[in-house]
Amino acid sequence: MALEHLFQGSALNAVDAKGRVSIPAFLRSVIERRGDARTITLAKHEAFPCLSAYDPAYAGLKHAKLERLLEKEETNPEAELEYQQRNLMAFAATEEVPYDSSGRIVFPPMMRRNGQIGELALFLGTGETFQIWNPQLLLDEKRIPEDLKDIARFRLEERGQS
Amino acid sequence: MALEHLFQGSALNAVDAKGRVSIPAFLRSVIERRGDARTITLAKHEAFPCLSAYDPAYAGLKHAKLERLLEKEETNPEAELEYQQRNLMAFAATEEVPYDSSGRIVFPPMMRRNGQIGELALFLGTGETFQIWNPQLLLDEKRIPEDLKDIARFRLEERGQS
DNA sequence: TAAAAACCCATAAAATCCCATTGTATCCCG
DNA sequence: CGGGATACAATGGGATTTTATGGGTTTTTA
Repeated sequence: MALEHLFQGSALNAVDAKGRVSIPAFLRSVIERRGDARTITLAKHEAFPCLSAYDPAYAGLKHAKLERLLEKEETNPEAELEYQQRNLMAFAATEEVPYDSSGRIVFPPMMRRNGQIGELALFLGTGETFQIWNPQLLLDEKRIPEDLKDIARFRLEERGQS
Repeated sequence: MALEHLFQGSALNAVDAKGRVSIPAFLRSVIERRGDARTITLAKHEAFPCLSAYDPAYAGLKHAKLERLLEKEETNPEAELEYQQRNLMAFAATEEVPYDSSGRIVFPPMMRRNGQIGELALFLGTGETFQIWNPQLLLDEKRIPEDLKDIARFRLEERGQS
C-alpha cells in the first residue's frame, strides 16, 4: 500500500436540485497530489450505511492486490470464483465520476440511493479513502463514536446559522 | 499486465429489432484511451452465463500471457495441448465487432445466443474486461453477490419508470 | 434480385459546460 | 496592526453538447 498523501478532515456540503455536490477542496488537493486525475470512485461502504470514495491511484492499488491474490492460488477453482466476485464488486458495483473545474461532481442516482444521501453530504477523511454520509444516518448509527457525532453536529449547526 | 485504464461501472441498454446495442460511453472511453481501435471482442464467459468483452489491447496481452505460459513448460506435452486448446478458445471462439460513430455494435447472432441476450443488455465493468448479461440471468445466478443484484434491480427500475 | 449489412438522419433525455454570485479566508501595504 | 483588496471555495441557473435509440435508405453479398 503506502500512499503518501492521506485524506483527513470533515465538511458538510449541499446537494443541489441537479444532484451536484462540491467535493471539499482539502480532499481534492489530496487526489491531485496522488496523481493527475480529477475523478473519484464511489462505492457502497461494506459496513456502514454510507458511501466509500477514493481516487484512481487507490483503485489501481486495489486492483493490483486482487491480481496478486489470484496468481498465488491460480489452480484452486474456489479461489477463481471468489476472484470473479470480488472483481465484480470492485468494478461493476462502483462508479467513477469526474469533478469539474469548480470541484463538483454530479451524484450518480444509484450511488445517491446506495448511500441514502439527501440534500446534505457529510465528507469524512479516513486516510487512504474518504466517506460520504447522510449526516442524520451518522447520528443514528450506534457504532459511531460520540466524538465523531459531535463533529457532525457542529457541522450541522454551522450550516444552520448561515 | 498493467493496463492503465480499467473498465468500471454498470449500465442497462436496449437491444433493438435489428440487434443493435449502444456500448455505454464510459466503456468506450476506456477502449479509446487504451488504443485507437473502435472495436470490441466478444466471447462466452468461462464461468458465468454471460459474455465477456474486451478491446484489441487486452486481446494482445492475453495472447502474450498464453505464450509465456507455454514457454515456461515447453517440454511438457500436456502443456502443449492445453496451450492449443486455450489458444483456440481465445481466438476462434470469439468475434470482433466494430462500433459505429454513434457507439453501437450489431450483436453477432451466435454471441447473442451464447450469452442468451434478449431485449436488454446489462453491461458490467470488471477492470481489464467487461461483461454483458441478460439481466434476468444475473438475478437468477446464485454465485452473484446480492449487492450486485441490487444494482441490476436498480437499473431495471430506472428503465421501467421512463 | 432479395435478404442482409452498413450508412445516414432525427430526436428526446441526460450529462456537461459556462457564467454569475456570494461568502470567507488570505494577502498586502501603509 | 487595521482595512481594504484579492483569491478561492461553494453554489445557483441557463445554454450547449452527448448519449441512447428509432427509423429509413443505400450498398453489399450471396
